[in-house]
Amino acid sequence: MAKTRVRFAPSPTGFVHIGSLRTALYNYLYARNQGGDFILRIEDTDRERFVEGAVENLISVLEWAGLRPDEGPRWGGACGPYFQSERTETYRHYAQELLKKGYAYYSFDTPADIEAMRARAKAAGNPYAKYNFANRMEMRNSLSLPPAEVEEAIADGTPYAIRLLVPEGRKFEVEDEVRGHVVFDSKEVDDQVLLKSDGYPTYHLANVVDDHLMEITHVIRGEEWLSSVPKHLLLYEYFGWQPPKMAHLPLIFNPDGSKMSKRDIQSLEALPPGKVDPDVASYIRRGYEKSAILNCIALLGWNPGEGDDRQVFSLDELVQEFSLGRINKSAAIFDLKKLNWLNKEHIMRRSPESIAAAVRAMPEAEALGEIDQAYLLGVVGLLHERLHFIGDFWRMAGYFFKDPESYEAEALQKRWSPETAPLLQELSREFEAAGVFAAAEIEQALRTVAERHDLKGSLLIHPLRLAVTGLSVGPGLFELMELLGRETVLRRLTLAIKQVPMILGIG
RNA sequence: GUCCCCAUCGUCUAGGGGUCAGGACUCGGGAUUUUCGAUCCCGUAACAGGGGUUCGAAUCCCCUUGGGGACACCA
Repeated sequence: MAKTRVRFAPSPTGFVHIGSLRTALYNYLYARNQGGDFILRIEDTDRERFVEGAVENLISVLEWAGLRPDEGPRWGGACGPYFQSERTETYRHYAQELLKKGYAYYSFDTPADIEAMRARAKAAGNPYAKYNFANRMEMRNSLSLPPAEVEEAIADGTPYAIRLLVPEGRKFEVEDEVRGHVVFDSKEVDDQVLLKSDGYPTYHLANVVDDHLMEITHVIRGEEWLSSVPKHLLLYEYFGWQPPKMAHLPLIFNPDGSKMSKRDIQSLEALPPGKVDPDVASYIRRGYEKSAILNCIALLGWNPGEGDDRQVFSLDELVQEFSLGRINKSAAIFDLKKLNWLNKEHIMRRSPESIAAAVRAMPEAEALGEIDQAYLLGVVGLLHERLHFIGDFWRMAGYFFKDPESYEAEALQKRWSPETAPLLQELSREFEAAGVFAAAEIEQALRTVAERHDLKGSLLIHPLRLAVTGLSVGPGLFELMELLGRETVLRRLTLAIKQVPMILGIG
């Protein structure tokens, strides 16, 4: 059996759409699962839509995601070039072959001619006229014109396109891997332009020719392509080629059911109601874990099946479990809440070392100078489970590296009374006297002082947290103090005992 | 308009003739805790509608409705 070969074939129109990333992911997963090849091919045959830097952007997103192609523009391969714009000779050759076999014909119609034809049809009550067997003999093409006139036009350099000759009364049947049996009637497909008058091929020709030449075995792409399957099937038939297997993926929509559009979004933080950002780069910038994004979109239209309730998957696990047969037919809505939850789950599964490394790479770390690795790992240990984004780390970790410069005003009002300072003073002496400055001993010291004054522990704990961290919330207080160390804690207590009453204007 | 695709909790989904229709996210409640978070319990919530087929339909068939896609010398 032939080696499985799949391709991701985007057109570089600027940004990478979430749906596009999922198509790439499914192709990648299938290739890896089957031990096959994953090919990247750039479909840049529309020079009017060329966007500067789009290819670079695309490749960088793929690399970021870890979906590394086996063949492609950056990676080379036996079937290159992988830019369709560099393969125009090939397409011309195959268009000629079709012409020779009588499966395609020259079309000299100008855009105005076609517009006029459609306008006539519209007036006659057909709003979406096709260029096909019903009217092709009324148009200007090599079927309707006398041979001499055709030759003359070509010799003159009259612009022409090459169109596919679609027969009347044919049925086209596909066995789609996700949709099952689908039938089309040839009266629904028009004499598609294969080669444009600028010499570039249309998607349909280039796609079929390349998929064949690149020995693609499975075409996995969005549902928007389902209705052009008959054209492709006809082309394979005309060329005498074996068509690949097809899998048309369900679409992904906004929460309000609309199409995901870049136009709706200004920033990820200010999403219009019911909308979601389609640009993968936005999520990367926001600091989402790549594994969480991949996990999230993988689940949009696929699941591991009965008896497997797992929601959290690494890329490797997805590769392990993936199959075309478990792809859903119905469109899915992108759910940011679930992405957020998955993001946290993926952070939880990261090792403290990898988080420490990520956190060291951030600019805030640089400002702190030398950071002791064991100490950093200690901080990560305390903060790990409360991180929603790795990027939140330094906002939460400040007091582990610097004495508080201020205290949360509201919490101070609530937790600090005139009796607090003397109590903390007493606590401070207790800490000084303690043998080991570890969580259990710290708590023991605190409970001792509380009992001595017949107070609830919380009456000491809250102001103590404020004094030591400046904040009202955070990890377990005793653990945090142990990590900070006795010296730092005593210093901060002294500082707070002096400053807080001044701030509050008491004592 | 024509053709094609789709239809289970708000969302992602399992289940494909006999299930109390299961899980996850969200939301609500509780437990725990020095706080936040995490965790653990508990709860709310669905087979779009109508016809068939069948002893029996969420499941198979048909229709309706709703949603989506395609109908370019764009991909």
